Amino acid sequence: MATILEKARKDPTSMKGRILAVARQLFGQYGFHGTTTRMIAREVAIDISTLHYHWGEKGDLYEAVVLDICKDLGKKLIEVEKIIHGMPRNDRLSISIEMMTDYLFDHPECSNLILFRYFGMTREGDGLDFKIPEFTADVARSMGLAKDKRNVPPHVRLEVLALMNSIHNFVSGESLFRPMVNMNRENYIQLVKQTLTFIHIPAFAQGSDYARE
Amino acid sequence: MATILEKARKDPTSMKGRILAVARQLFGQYGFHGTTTRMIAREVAIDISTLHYHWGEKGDLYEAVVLDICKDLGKKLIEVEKIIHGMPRNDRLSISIEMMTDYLFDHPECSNLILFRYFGMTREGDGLDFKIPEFTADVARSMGLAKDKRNVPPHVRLEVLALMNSIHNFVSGESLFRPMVNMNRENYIQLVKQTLTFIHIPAFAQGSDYARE
DNA sequence: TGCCTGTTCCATCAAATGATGGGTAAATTA
DNA sequence: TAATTTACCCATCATTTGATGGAACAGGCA
Repeated sequence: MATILEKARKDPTSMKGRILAVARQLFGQYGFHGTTTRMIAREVAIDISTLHYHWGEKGDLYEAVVLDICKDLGKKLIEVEKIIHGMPRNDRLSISIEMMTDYLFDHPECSNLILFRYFGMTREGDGLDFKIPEFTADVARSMGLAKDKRNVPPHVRLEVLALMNSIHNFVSGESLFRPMVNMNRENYIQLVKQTLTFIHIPAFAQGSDYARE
Repeated sequence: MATILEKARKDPTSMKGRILAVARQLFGQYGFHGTTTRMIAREVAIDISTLHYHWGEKGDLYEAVVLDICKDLGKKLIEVEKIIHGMPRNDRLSISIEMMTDYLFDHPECSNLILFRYFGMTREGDGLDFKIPEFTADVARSMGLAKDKRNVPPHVRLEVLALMNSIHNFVSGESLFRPMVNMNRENYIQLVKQTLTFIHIPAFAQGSDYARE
């Protein structure tokens, strides 16, 4: 089962993979209730029953999409961690911001879907609230803000959340925020990185002092 | 027309006001497509046709809710501005954070709905994308980060957005983030305020130097 | 060739959803 | 009091939506 899903995930030319890719986009744009199975099928140019044949019911497809995105995000975080490993703290931070921001602007449906899950609810209640991995502790450790991921102080957790959510916000809200600063995409992305660095580096640098008490 | 709406908005005992209040909650929790007119009617304990009688079609009610919330938010911002007027910059900032955070934790549907509008889309496209007021420039000016609201530098706009969105994130994501730090509501709110202050005060203080160039 | 398996579409269903017309009773006005 | 307006509910409609059964079709394999 894991192998089949893995294969479909990797192969964007297979029908299953194509459906998943389109579902990512649409669920990201319109949310769970805002996306209909017919919208997805139409976009893939297949019949609805074909969609059900591959992925089962709507909630299952949605779950697959969310887990798919979490997996991508987890891999990206590991990739970033390998690169920044051993660097001074400020470099670790700014490079992490730079890389994650670039990645998410390339895959905005990730930010969209994560924000949807964070701040929205589904009518089905807990039916769709399957467990999704939680990264804050890992991020905190890889930033050197905690010795091990078991023991991360609360204020550090919130700081990491603030940073990660800020990235998601700027990525996901580009269509609203970019007109506010009247920039093209490239410059907007650049300014977002600068702003995030500008805001969070001093905070974390300052935090490194009193976090040791 | 404006007077009627105004009256309904103020009077939470009138049928129109009760519907609006419930619609705020539900649209905030489930978003536009996730909320059905029947859910709202059931919660108010009235018939669906009564709802249509008072507010017209679903999109109209949603628009009324969003405008209602923006109005509340605008009033709150003005109230805050009056209090912090003339204070030193750091006090202005920390008091603003404190007051807005308290207010939004008391009215989480505001944060919910704003995030929904920022990061989600509606199938009806531009039909529901009516104009909503934009506060970043006003906030920037009242913080003393810009001389007038006509001329706010782009990086300041993004900093203000980052701060405001961060508050919304922590309010709206309480059900997910609070368990991460394992706190009761009161302590969580306190920690959120500390964290936001801790992150943004140094940034803005630093910004005051090079923003003058 | 004939059979099986996997993949796709067509036709269709039941439930949910947004919306409306008409009736009714209370409140308001003349 | 009679007429009119306001506020509300019941019954119902048309459309959308999630979902399924069964037929068609292609490719591998005996």
